Amino acid sequence: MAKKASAASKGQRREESLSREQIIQAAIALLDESGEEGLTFRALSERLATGSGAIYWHVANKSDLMTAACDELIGKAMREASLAGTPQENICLLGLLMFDAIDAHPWVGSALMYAPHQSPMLHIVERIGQQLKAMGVPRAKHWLSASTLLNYILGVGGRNAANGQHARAHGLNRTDALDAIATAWTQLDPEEYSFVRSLATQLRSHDDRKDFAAGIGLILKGISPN
Amino acid sequence: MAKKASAASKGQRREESLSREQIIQAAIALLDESGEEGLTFRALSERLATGSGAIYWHVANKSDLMTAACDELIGKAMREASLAGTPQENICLLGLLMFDAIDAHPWVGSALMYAPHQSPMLHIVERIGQQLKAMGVPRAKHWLSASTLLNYILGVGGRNAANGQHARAHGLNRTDALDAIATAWTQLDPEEYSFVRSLATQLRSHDDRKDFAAGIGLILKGISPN
DNA sequence: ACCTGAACACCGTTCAAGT
DNA sequence: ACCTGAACACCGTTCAAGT
Repeated sequence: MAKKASAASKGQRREESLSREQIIQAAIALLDESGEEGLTFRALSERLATGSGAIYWHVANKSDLMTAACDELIGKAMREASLAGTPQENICLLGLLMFDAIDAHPWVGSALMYAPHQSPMLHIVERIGQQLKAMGVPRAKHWLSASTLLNYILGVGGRNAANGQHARAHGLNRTDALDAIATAWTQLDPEEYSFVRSLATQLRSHDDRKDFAAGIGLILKGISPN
Repeated sequence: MAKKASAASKGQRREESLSREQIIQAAIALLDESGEEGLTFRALSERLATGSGAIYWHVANKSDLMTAACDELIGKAMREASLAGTPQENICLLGLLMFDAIDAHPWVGSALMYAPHQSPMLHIVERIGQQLKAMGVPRAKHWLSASTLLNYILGVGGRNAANGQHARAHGLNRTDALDAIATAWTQLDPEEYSFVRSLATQLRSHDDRKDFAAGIGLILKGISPN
């Protein structure tokens, strides 16, 4: 009682011991609130009311922590995916689950990028691979098909992460950010950049999520034997 | 003369003034030698025999410098590409030029990733776009086709960068690194990860460059109308 | 077993002061 | 106009010392 009161009066120290799970949840919250650069061991230890060194008892280092936070979201999404449609539809759905996770948590995009063979990525490969088998893709094309899809998803994710970070750093919303880029494109040399210039209007009006799904569709069409 | 002698005797100060170009070249050298984390303003200013603050007169900040270094290599490769084949072949060649640049300078992969709308990327989009037009891709599909290819290239590049960084950090060569991953895959739960496990042997023997080209081919096949 | 928190070895960036 | 280099406000990580 006396102990509790003194802890409460300080308002700082925790009662129960830390757990890896708590640390991961706090890291996710911090990343969501303030992006990749918001996750520091100092901010994290303050939020967890503990010393900065204590975190290292449960987590190897920052990259381990980022990967674990990423896997928490991706692994959950992949496990919970209900695959009721055709294999093609299912792959598209798995991709969109990834897209939505990255869209809601932009830092996931770069965490994925920098942990290309870790557990979050394995969850994705496995689920997609099962659907490729269901599609009847021959064994010899498993590797190519899976890695093409993966590389594409990784690319979109990384770009989303970069866009999110850029927008946050400059305090821009999506429309303003796109507007700035489109304007810059319009001012390019017409001789040298005619194609890029012609994309400016589509840049302003495009829908990232629809484009992502359409890109998956394009790749699936290329994978199919006909 | 007296000035020159004293500078030479110190062996440190430069004679002519710094230029942005010199800084970029030194940055590239540093990045090639010791990776992304090798590029610091302290190391750079030492190499250039100047003060760390001097660099900021020619370069806005670290990210500006990385983008400029990236553009130096990518822009050059894109400008010099001789496009003598069919549009499909040319797109594949452009992609391979990118792949080779990133393979020789892994940091380019992440520089590209974190500057998705900067000048290096514009060079690529423009060249690829011209070939898409030559393929007869209708205007309405320009955006989708270009961004799918770009996202794929970006994904491969980012993964290459991550692999390179991982290998350097752990002092592994390619074979050892792949071996470690393949072994880890083999030890996964057969129930939960049957597909990933089945890829382990292909992981050991695959050829990144060939796979990359094949992936481009897959996407091109999806883009073609037939 | 688990936690503390000062200390270490760094960063990128700024800026008064110099030439 | 261009450069200096100390100073600022941070990092991730370690580790002796505590409980």
